[in-house]
Amino acid sequence: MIKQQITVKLNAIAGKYAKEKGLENISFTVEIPPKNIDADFAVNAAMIIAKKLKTNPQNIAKELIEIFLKELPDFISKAEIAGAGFINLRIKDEILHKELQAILEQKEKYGSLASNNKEKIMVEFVSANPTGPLHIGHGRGAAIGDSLARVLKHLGYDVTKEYYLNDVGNQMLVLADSVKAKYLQIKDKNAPFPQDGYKGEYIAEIAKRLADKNGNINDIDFKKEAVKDILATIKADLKDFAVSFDNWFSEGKIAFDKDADGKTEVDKACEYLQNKGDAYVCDDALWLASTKFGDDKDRVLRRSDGRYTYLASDVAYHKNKFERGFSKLINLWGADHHGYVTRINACVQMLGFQKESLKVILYQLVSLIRDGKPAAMSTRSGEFITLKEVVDEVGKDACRFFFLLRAPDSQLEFDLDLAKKQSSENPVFYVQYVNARCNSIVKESKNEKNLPSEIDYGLLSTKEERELIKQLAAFCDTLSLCEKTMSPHHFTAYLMELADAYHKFYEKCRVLNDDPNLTASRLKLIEAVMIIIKTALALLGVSAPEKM
RNA sequence: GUCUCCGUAGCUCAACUGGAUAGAGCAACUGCCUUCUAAGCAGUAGGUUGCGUGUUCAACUCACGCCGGAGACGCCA
Repeated sequence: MIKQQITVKLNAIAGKYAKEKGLENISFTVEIPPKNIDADFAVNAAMIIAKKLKTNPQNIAKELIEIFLKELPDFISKAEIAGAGFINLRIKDEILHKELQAILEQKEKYGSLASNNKEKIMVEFVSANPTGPLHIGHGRGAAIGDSLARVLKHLGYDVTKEYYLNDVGNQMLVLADSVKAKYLQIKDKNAPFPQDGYKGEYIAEIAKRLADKNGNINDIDFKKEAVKDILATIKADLKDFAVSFDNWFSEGKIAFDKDADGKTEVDKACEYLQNKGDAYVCDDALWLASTKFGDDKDRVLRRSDGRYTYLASDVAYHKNKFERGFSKLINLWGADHHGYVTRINACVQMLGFQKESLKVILYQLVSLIRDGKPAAMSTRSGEFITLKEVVDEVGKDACRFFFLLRAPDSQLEFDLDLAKKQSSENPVFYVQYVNARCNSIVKESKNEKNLPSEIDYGLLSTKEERELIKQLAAFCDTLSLCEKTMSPHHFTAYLMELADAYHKFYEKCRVLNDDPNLTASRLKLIEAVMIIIKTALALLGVSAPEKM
């Protein structure tokens, strides 16, 4: 929280200064200087003001430094000009120690903002068709969506995680036919199999389960049975990946369930758009006038034969989400859906909501490499690599960390051979090792006697200790960065930096030492490290083992 | 053809959304375990940030144009 605090303070002071010079409404940024520079924070105020006044930043900086030191004597211990006109600041140790105590008091709540809790946010992700097990690409969406939801929840928002179940439509019929064909093949090897049917191993397994029951084929609802089995598999795989959902929303609910007038939600959504003039009939089909909102052509909602398209369901589904009181919708889609973004944005605006209330996060697809060659990943071919397979092989923690190491819009090359042998060289262990080392010290400290109950935080003053505390406080900056960019991946980088600061501290500063006062205060620092490591790892869905 | 994303160290990726000498992990090399876990630390080496032009005090970041890679554009789901 330190950076936010100082940003506000410096902006107020420099803003007042700028106003006296006749400049209104300008804001300054506070940054963390490069590692080789001995300062805690840097402000660009002098450069901004000097530019507007067309004068030398050095003179402005000199004046600002004087004002900063005078106005914030409890905060700043040193301020100097550097580089092109940055003002580098060193903050007082007391500020760091206060922040450390805040972490120790607030524990895993550190960084939470109660002021956010009125806003209801929905994160919809995975939403894979129940036609087969989740593959590795779904895993990426699952990791990003789940962690983003955890981050937003930590920030205090009222977050709901939802899985949209496309259990309606042609692919469900294909699924049912595929299982039925396999079922028949059990008795007659030469029974025909649909050309575009699903060929995965799991289809045969479902068929076998049904055949084992020895029932009458006419009594079997193949679609229902297949979806039931596949869904159970999906849920189990997600559970093993530490992903859970608050709600599973069935497309059938909006496509089939009828109200008193015999209308489905899809019917009503389309009528609503048609009455508003945002949908029209042409060639017997119902079209969405999405060109009004930037789409390059209008899209079909209802085909000339009366069947709705996928888009119609989506309109109704998003309408339904808003009607449930969510003020912000976040959708995680694979990049192959990007053509859909414009039209769904158009829908949101036609439904009368702000464009900003829907945020579609596209994550680039995962390309699999095996034996140095690209591996196919088709649900149809049955040759795809499942999420389960990879999780079983490399472990949940490494797998999630790996997916969250990169920004969503960066393509991810997943080398199966590398991932499978990654075990000890994976960065996740570097981070988890911090917690293990801390635990070990805490355990050992139980033998220490004569530790004072009064803690003197002022004893934490070495370079390593300062860096470590600063890194702990940067937890808050990382949270807000994730919120601003709508991506949780910054936490992996944050954790690696924190681990780095910790391991350096560990080498230089012995916790259990001859001085009881110093030992006691360092134990407090360790306690704070464990709080932050555990909390940050939890945001990524990664565990923090006590022993390694 | 139109659109989206990507191009940064040998490999996989960061870079706090325009800031200072572009950083991590892995791989390579050199040191460090009689004291809290060596899954660690210290150090060496590795770069014209795909190419070019422009905007700016300042560009990996923004704009435009090329080159290369991935993907999307159906009355499919």
